[in-house]
Amino acid sequence: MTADDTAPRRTTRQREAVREALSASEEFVSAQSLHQSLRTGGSTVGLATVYRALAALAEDGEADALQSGGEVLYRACTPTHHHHLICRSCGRTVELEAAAVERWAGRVAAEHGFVELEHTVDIFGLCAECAAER
Amino acid sequence: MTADDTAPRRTTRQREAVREALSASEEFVSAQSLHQSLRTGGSTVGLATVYRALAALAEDGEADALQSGGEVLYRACTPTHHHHLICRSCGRTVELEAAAVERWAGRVAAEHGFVELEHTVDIFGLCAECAAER
DNA sequence: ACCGAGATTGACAATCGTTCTCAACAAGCC
DNA sequence: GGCTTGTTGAGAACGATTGTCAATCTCGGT
Repeated sequence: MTADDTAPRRTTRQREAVREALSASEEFVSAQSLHQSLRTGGSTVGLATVYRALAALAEDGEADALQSGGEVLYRACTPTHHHHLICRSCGRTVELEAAAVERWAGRVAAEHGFVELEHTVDIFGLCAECAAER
Repeated sequence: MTADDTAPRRTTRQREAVREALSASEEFVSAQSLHQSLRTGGSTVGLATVYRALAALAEDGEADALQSGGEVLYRACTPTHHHHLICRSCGRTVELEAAAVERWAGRVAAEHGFVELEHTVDIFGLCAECAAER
């Protein structure tokens, strides 16, 4: 079963459009809002296509996905593994490199005999500016 | 408005039932399945009530909530702050104390001027047993 | 123990994000 | 150019969660 599930991924106008729209966004966006943007921008992509394209992008490591309040948010990302510091109010995002945390995760998991790890480490908060507005 | 939103939380038969059912479960469960269990167990609680009770429990820190595959899972937890190491296959859960990670999170967030932190640190993997079965 | 105010409940409708279906379409390969 | 087959788009379908609202139950006061 580990056979070649050769992903015959074709490059289409729609997929490129989604990729670009995602890169253009500085912060996490939902599939829905990305679809809106594309429509507003003149494209005619379907909602389902946006969902599929985003899922593919995330699978290929070209985008990060995180769940927040019932919906999945996507954001173009650097290919290296990293985590996020996100402002709850304005959405500003900071990518974090956390070798120390990676090591910690690997160590505690190993202590309990776990393998094939995968983890989510996201920090939410209020950025300086948004905090000042309170 | 930051006034005392005194939670006039009344203790009712249903809420207690949910609390018990949750404590009885060793692993993360969805509101839906918990509702099933309760019904099967003879209780007549409504689905909406289970949702409300779980939300209240999570808010009071008596339960941990985490999103997994489109749904929210709950689990009774120790009152101290902690994180989880979860087996993707059998659902086994290990509570982790991670002072080091807490400090790290606080530090990097502070470096970027973030306040009012809140974070999710969950590690998924395969426990020793499940891994052996491959 | 009895009352009354108001929080809580439960059945069902409504919502919302996401996935599925399927005929029409287009990328890549000969 | 033609063929094969992944891809698209519109709308239906779906599943989880939340809202609605009259009936019910808790709890503080008496």
